[in-house]
Amino acid sequence: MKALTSIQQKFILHWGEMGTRWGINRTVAQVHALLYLSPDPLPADEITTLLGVARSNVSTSLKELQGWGIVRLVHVMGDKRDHFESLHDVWEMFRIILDERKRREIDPTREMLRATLNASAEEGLDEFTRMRIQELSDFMETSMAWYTQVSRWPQSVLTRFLRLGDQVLSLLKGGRG
Amino acid sequence: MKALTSIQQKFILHWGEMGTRWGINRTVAQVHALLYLSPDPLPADEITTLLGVARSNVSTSLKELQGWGIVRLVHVMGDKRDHFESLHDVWEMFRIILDERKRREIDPTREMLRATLNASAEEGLDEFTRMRIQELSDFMETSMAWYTQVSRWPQSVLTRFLRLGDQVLSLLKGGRG
DNA sequence: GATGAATTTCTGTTAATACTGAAATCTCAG
DNA sequence: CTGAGATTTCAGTATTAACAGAAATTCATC
Repeated sequence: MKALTSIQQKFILHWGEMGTRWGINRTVAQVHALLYLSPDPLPADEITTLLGVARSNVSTSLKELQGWGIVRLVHVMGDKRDHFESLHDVWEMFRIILDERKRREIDPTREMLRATLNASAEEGLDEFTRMRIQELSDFMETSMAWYTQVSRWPQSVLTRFLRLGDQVLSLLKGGRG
Repeated sequence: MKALTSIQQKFILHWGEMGTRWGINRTVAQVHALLYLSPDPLPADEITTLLGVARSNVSTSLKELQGWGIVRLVHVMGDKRDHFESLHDVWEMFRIILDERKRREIDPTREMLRATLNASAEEGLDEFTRMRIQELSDFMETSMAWYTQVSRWPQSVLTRFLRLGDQVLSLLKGGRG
């Protein structure tokens, strides 16, 4: 891959900025953006050059992205260096990201809420607080149960479903009588 | 409101931690958690005491939360100080948060992607990059169009819908013939 | 198993963000 | 108007997270 075009640079910078707003390291997001745009797997050195950050920083970011499961290590014929490529399927990519954030952040929160509600007897949990936590817990359980099911739908089904939007309501009414 | 129980403290700390992971200031999230748990509106001074942070920090956080639209200023009879209360309806609260994040972060990104695709003629946008950006753009347009519609549904409709989960698929098939 | 390239880990530095306390401003009763 | 309480702004400080460069390790080849 040769030097980045201004459009590619703009995209990568924006993506990095977006990352920081959602609690993702800027460089990690930039590396991901670069690999997403790259037609071929890139070696770490090239990422270093293209983004202008330290080699070690790239190494850490790649580890992080592999941990998320949206970047993987591949080998290229005649080159003994590790190369890296991003998923290119956007739907799959976001599904994985959502799954991971659910697993890392939301599930532990749900667990905490559940534990709190259970401990209500022993520890002093007043009625008002219990109510608030109960409602938060219900919200999370309901939405996550839904997400877990929907995230398993094949992409074609999902897109067709999303495109229905409001229409789904009337179809549901019709479908039931 | 008297001193926080250990359960309340735990919840507030967890919520603050959760905030940082999603790009929200820890104190802002803590103030929000505290007000969410509070049966009555609280004056800034009391928040300061309960959370053990600087008065000015609370002031800034309250401004931020009001900007998001999930906390509002109210007055209490016989007390000239400003008091603050959080929304207590969880569904409404998350709807507002999602709306805001969409408005602040996702919409500008969509705009950027659209602009890039339009500029493809003038600036040098190679076919591969165009494809990648097109797919990202499509993903965002589809999912945001869906969200915009669904977020307007009354809560009762939304919860009933979510609880269907997978069932919605068979109902849709049935409904159409 | 020695050699050199590639990669990762680690530590100190830098940059960004959050926070405090003081000062300034606002508000309103008297 | 005046003054006390309440609130916000702001400049400096502290904390945290990100990063670079050096050192250590791994890996493949001979």
